Amino acid sequence: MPKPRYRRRKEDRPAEITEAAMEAFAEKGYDATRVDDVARRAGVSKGLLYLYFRTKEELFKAVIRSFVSPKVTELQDMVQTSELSAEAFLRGPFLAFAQQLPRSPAAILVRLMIAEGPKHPDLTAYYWENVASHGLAALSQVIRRGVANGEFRPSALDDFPQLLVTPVLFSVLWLTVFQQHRRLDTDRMIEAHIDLVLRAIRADGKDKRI
Amino acid sequence: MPKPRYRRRKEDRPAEITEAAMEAFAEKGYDATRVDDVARRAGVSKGLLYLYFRTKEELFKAVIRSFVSPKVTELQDMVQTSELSAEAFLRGPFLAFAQQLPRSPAAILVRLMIAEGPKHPDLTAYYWENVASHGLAALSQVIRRGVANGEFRPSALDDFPQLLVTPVLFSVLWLTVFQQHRRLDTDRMIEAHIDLVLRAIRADGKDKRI
Amino acid sequence: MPKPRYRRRKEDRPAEITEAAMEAFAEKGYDATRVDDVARRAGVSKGLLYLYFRTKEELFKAVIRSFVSPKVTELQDMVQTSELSAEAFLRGPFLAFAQQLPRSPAAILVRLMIAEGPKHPDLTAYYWENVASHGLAALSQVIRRGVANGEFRPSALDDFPQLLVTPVLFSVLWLTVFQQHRRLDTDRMIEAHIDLVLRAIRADGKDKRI
Amino acid sequence: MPKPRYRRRKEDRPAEITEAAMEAFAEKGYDATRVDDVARRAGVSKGLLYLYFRTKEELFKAVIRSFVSPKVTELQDMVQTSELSAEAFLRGPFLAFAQQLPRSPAAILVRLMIAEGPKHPDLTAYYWENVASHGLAALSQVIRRGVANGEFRPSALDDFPQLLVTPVLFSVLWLTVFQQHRRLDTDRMIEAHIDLVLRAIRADGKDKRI
DNA sequence: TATGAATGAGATTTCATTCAT
DNA sequence: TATGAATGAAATCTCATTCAT
Repeated sequence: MPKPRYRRRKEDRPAEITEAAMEAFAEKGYDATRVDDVARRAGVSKGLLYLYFRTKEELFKAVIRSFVSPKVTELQDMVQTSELSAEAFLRGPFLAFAQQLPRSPAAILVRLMIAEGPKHPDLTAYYWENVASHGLAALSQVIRRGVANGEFRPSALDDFPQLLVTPVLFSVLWLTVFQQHRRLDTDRMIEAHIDLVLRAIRADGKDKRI
Repeated sequence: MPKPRYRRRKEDRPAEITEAAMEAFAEKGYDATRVDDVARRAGVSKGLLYLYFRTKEELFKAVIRSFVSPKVTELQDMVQTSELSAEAFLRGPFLAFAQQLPRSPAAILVRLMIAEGPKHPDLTAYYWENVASHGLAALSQVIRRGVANGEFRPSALDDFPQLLVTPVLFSVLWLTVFQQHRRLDTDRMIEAHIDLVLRAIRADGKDKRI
Repeated sequence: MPKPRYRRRKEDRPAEITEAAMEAFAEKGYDATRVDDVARRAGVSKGLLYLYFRTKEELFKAVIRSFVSPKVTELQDMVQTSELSAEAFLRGPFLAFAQQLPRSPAAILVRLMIAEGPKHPDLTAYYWENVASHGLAALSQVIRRGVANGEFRPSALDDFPQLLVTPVLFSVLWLTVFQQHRRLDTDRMIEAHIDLVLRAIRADGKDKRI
Repeated sequence: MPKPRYRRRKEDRPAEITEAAMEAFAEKGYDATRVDDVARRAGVSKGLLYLYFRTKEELFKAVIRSFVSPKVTELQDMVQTSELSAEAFLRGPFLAFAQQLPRSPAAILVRLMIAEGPKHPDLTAYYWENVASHGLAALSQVIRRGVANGEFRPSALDDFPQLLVTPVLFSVLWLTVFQQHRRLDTDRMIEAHIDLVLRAIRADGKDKRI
C-alpha cells in the first residue's frame, strides 16, 4: 500500500507542522533543531514548511503562540470564574494547574525561552505582552482577593506574586536536567510550597513579626 | 587591530581561554558563540585553542567546571563554619549569598545548563555530581540543624530543601528574559521568600495547623 | 487581494501572459523574474501558465518573439514604401524610428538578449534569422539606393550598414546603466550621429549642415 | 603524484579566484554562475572563497574592479602622454585601443554591466565614478585638443564624445550574440567609423581619404 | 480547463576543525 | 608551540515544476 506522496490538506498543515516543530524544539533546542527534521516529522517537504512559515524564527514563534497562550488563558479563566475562597482556590484548582504545568508542552517552551530569549528580543516582547504579564496579573488578583476578604494579612507576597510559581519553574528545570540523577516528586514539592506560603500569610496566624 | 586582551603567560593560557569563553558564552549562548571569537578574545590563535581543548564542547565543559564549582564550595564552607542559629544563618549569610547569585557569572552558566544541558548528558552528570548534589546537601544540613535544635518544626521543607532556592533560579530567568519589560527587585523578592518560609516553619509560631 | 489585471478571455490568454512576462522581465531580468510573479501579473494561476508555456524558457522566447518582430517589420515597411531621397529618408522617418527605439519595450528586450543570449543559442538564432538580418538588410537597401542614385559616394558604410545604428544600442545601454549619473540626450546624440555620417558620405562633398 | 590538497598561498588567492570568477561570469552571467563553480575553477574550496569575498556580490564587484579599471587608466595615459595631432592620435593609438577592446576581458564585463547593472546600483555607481566618467573625459579631451589647434571644426561631437566609441560597444554585442550567424570584422568596422567621423569634422573640409 | 498546495533539487553561506608552515 | 589559511559538511531558504483536486 504505497502512501500517497501528495496530500492536499491546507487546513491541517499549520497545526501538523507546529506540533512537529514543538517536539523537535523540545528535544534539541532552537539552534540545534533542523528545519529538515521538523519537515520530516510533519511528513511534509521542506518547501511546504516554508510556504506556511516564512523563516525558522517565524515557526518558533508560532509554536510559542499555539502552545503557551492557551495555558495562560486557562489560568485567567480559572481565576475569574472561581467562587472559592482564595485559600481554597490556591490549594485546589491553582495547585492542580501548577502541578501539571512542568509536564506540559508549555513547560518545554519555558526552557526554550530561557535559552533562546536573549537572541530573539521581539519574541520575548511578545511573550511578555501576551503570556507572562497576564499570568502575573492573574496571580496578583488572587492574592488581592484573599487580602480583601480578610483571609490573608498584607505581606510581601502582594508585591511579589511571582513567589507563588517559583517552584513550577524550578520543577521544569529539574525535570529536564537532573531528574535522571535524582528523582524529585514535583507534585509534592509544589504542594508543599503552596502550603508553606499559605501558612505564612494566613490572617489568623498569631505570627506577626516585622 | 584589536590588542589581545590577555598577556602571554604560558601557564595561564587555559584559564585565559576559559575566561574568554565564559564571556562569549554568556553573551551569545553556546551555539551562537564562534570558536573564532573566543580565540580572539583570549588573544590566542584558533589553532592554539584547539591544542588545549579538543572540541568546542570540551571547552564548554571546562568553562562550566571552572566557574560553578567555586560557588558551591563557598556555600558548603559557609554552612560548615557558621556558628549562627539556623534562622540567623538563613537571614544573614545565606540570604546575601542567594541575592548575589543571579547576577554572578555562575548564574549565566545556569542559563546555559538549562539551554544546553539536554544535549550534553555527561555534563549534566558532572554538574549533578560535583555541584548540585553538594548544594542540596548543604541546604539540607541547615534545615536539619534548625529542626534538631528546636528552631524549626518538622515540615515539608525537610524533604524539599530546594524550596529555599527556587526564587534564585526564578530571578536568573527574570533578569535574562523579562527585566527590560518589567523591572523586578530580585534582592527583595529573595528576602521576602526566605521570610515567608521561615515564618511557616518556625517552631514557636502559634500557627499549628497541619 | 489584488485584482487580476486582465479580464478573462480565453483566446487572448497567451498574449496576456506574454505581456505580463514582458513587464516582469523588463523590470527584473530573466533569472530574477519569478514565474509566480508573472502569473499574478497576468491574473492567472501558475498551473494555467504552464499549460500555455512548457517552461520558463519557452515563455521567455515567446516574449522576445512577440515584441521584437513587429519593430523590424515596421522598419522594412518604411524602407520599402518611402519615396524620399536616401538622405531625406535617413534624416526623417529613419531618424524618428531610431530615436524612439531606446525607450520602447523592444529596447528592453535587446538588453535581455545581451544578458541571456549566450545561454539560449536557439533564441539568438531565431533572433538573427527573423529580426537582425532583416534589419540589416533594410539598412543596406537604403544605403545602396543612395549610392545608386548618386547621393552617396561609395564608402565603408556599404560594408558596414551597422554603423547607422550603433548609437541606438549605445543609448539603450546608457539609459539603463548611466542615465541616473549623467543625463544623456539620446535623441540629439542619435541625430548628431546621422548628421556626421551623412556629411562623410555625401557625394557632392559640400557641407549642407542645417 | 597526489596533488596536495592543501596549498598555502595567501598572496595569490584573491587574484586566482577573481580570474576564475571572471571566466565563469563571462560564460554564464551573474545569476547563473554558481559560487561552487567559481571555487572549483580556482582550485579552491567554497569556504576559502568566502574567506576572501564576503558574498557573491562582493566577488562580482572585485572582478569588475580588477579587470576594467586598468583599461581606462591605459586610455587616460595614452591621451595624456601622446604628442601626436588629434587626428593622428585617433587613427593610430586610439584606433588600436578601440579595436582590441571588444576581445578583451573588459568587454565581457561591459556585457555583465548591461545585464546586471539595474540590480546592483552601487556597482553601477562605482563603475560610473571610476571607469566610465574618466573614459568620457579622456575622449572629450582629445576632441577639444583637435578643435583648439584647428584640426577639427566645432561639431556635435564636442557635446557627444560618446559617438567615438559606439561601434566598440556594438562590436562587443555582435561578437557575443551574432558572430556565429554572421561574421563581422569589427576591426575594420571600428576603423571605418573613425574614418567617417574624422571626415565629417575635419576643419579643412577637403577629403583626405587614404 | 483551472487551481495552488506540494515537491525536491539546488543555491548561498557558515563554521568547527585540520594541518602545512 | 603557534599560526591562520584552508577544508567540507551541513544549514537555511528559494523556486521551477508537478499534480491531486
